[in-house]
Amino acid sequence: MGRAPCCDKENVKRGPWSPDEDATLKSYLATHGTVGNWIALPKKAGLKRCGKSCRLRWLNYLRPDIKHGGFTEEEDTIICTLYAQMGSRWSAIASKLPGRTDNDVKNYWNTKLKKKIMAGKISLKSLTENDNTIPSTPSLTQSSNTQNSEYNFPASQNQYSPPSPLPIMLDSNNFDASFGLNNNEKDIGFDQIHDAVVSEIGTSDNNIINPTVSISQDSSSIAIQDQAEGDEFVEPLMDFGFGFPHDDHVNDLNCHERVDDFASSGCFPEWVDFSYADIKPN
DNA sequence: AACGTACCCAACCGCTTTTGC
DNA sequence: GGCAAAAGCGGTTGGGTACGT
Repeated sequence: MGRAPCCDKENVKRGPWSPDEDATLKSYLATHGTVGNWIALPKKAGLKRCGKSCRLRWLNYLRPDIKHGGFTEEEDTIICTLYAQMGSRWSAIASKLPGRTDNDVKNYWNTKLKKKIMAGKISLKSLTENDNTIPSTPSLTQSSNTQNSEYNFPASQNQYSPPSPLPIMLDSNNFDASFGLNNNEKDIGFDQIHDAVVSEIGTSDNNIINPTVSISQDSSSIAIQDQAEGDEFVEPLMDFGFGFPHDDHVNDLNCHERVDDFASSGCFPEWVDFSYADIKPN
């Protein structure tokens, strides 16, 4: 038995809001404010809508401070940078963009921004070098002691633990950081990134002794395992999100499994998390 | 002009988190 | 601390529109 529905679905209107409904909701909220019970609001306001629907309509569309229209390049930058750090925490990202809603940002990312990045029009490398464009607020402050400007979240936002520090490739050896795609060759080659010795994989290089590198098909990731002193220290190295491309080719991307190089050299690339880029096989 | 496809975005769904008792 | 209700959130869906054939 599931949870009780939030409203009587038989007797509520669904679908697009009419101008009259908008006006009714706006008028009610102008008089009574948004403080109170959204579930009870429709009845009080005389709307045949679910409370959740009213809330969503207000938050995503009717609020007076909502910014409608296209996103600016600066907003693109902020979204990309924060997405690289937090993943799809749209609400947190939207909070950095005055007038934008989580739904707006999410839709914009899914329909346009992702494609811009894939087309190489936006490089996360340059973004991470210039991410001081992100306004700082008490809830999301820029740390001054890290190269990659991590952000510190209040406890209430800490349920998501992003891979520490950034899931972004920062190597400069001919490797475009726009989600690890070399613009010319569209080639993801581990051999391109092995020089990016990591001091940031949660530990220093010296702490990793006799590591082994494994490819997990289940978790769609590569992990390094520190076998020193019998520790079961496993550090994720790469996470493809959609499954490791064992067949070498995914969407025209050429993926090599040259992980042995890492194991023998004892150095590891920084985090590269393709699940954020959502490069999925069709 | 008609049809098919791709794209955009508002709205919905259902799970998680927060709040109040 | 435990529970239920409300609010928050992110993923998904579906209708409208633009574009290509």
